[in-house]
Amino acid sequence: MPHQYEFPRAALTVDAVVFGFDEAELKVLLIKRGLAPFKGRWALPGGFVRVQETLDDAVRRELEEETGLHQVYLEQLYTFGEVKRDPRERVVSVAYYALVKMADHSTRAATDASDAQWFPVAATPPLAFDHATILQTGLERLRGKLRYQPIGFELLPEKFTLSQLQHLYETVLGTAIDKRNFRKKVLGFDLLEALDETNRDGPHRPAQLHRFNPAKYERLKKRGFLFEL
Amino acid sequence: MPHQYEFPRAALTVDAVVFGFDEAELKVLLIKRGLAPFKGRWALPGGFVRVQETLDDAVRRELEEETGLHQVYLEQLYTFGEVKRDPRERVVSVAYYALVKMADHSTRAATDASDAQWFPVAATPPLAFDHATILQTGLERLRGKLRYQPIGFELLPEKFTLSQLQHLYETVLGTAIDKRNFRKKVLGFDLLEALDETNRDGPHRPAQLHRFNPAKYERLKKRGFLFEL
DNA sequence: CCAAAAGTGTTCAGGCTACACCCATGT
DNA sequence: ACATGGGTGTAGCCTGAACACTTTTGG
Repeated sequence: MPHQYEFPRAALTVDAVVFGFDEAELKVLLIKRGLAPFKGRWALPGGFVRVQETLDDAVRRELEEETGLHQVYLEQLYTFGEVKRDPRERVVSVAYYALVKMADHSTRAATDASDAQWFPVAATPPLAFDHATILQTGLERLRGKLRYQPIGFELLPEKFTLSQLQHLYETVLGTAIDKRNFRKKVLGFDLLEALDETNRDGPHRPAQLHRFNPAKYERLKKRGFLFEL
Repeated sequence: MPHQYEFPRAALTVDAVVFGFDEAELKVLLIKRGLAPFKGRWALPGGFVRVQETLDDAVRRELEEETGLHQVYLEQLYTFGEVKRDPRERVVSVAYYALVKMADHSTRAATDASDAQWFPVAATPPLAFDHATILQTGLERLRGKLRYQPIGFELLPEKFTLSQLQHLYETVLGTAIDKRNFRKKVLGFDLLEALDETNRDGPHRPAQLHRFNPAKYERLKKRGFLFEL
């Protein structure tokens, strides 16, 4: 039996800007829409919020359903409420952004010929609804946060080299960084554990692998420590 | 005639954390609820979003209706979507925070014996719903933003002294600041115009009045300038 | 042995911190 | 005259920026 309300209500959705990094470029995960409106267009993963689930639950469910991703870093981004953003009816969308370790997670996007696919952020196809705006907002937020919170690690494999980390920063922030200064500063935080492992991946000296220690960061944060790059 | 939907929908509200500063304390504007639930309790101003208005429009309308405030600095804060945050039914609330020049605006809270009233942020009464959480979130955001964006001026009168500005920073951030260093830095930004006026308000030397120049800030921001205190 | 990325210290300049006294006014 | 907040300069320290060569490996 249909539900009745005295006044018309906006519908509520969640959408996620899922970022990944593949050692060369920043990428975003998009879904090809199977239904109208914007049928056949690419869009951010997302969908309607059920009446008995929190917003966070809704994003996680949609991500799992549409992309196979789970246990990713998630943070609320902004809520988009323009009246005409959905041509059908009034739809308010709570946008999140997610950071994914592309190398570790084997997303559905990689495996089958599905309707989920990674695109370079710098070269996305036209997007449905106002998703280009949402993506842009997510990108700005990522750039802002990367500088003063240790979230870059969420885009790298569990074990990574300092060069990988530096390339990530250079790519996302769009600036060149001095190698020696970068290492000095990052290691100075004492948040990385140097492992007894190296990666051997080419005709050059192997690089020492490191791992981020989140527990240590939490402890330092409570003492008023500030991460900043 | 009532509206029908195939699935039950969450209701959508907006709430605003309205901050003011009265030269001594940081304050927040609260409304005494006239209706159940939480009848008689204090709550953040806010209300239901109409199906034909944007979220921003909804906050501004509610602020005007409930507190008489208009033309305040407004920014979206966070969207709260816990399932049980409203005991009646599922209600998702998009929270905003607002900064008000208490001295300039004569709010309804000041004038009549209304149900709107300013409280010190440090000593609020028990709040309805999850509004204590929202207030806390707003406070953290204000503290964060104050340091790297010139929004403190939104809490001061159009013309203010450097001491007023410093006291604002000290109060909100909860730290003592060296007078000479503060003035050097603030004036160094070249965003304040010294006026040919002083305020005379006690048995001591009158202070020079200043005015913030937003246009200048916009110009500098485009050139990659960073405000930071 | 050559190409390619990893790794490593020092110097300099500019910004931040700490700090103490005189000034203008009202009572 | 005194109490009260307004206003001002400098010196040491520390942090951030610039900068070049050696090391280790694969081919």
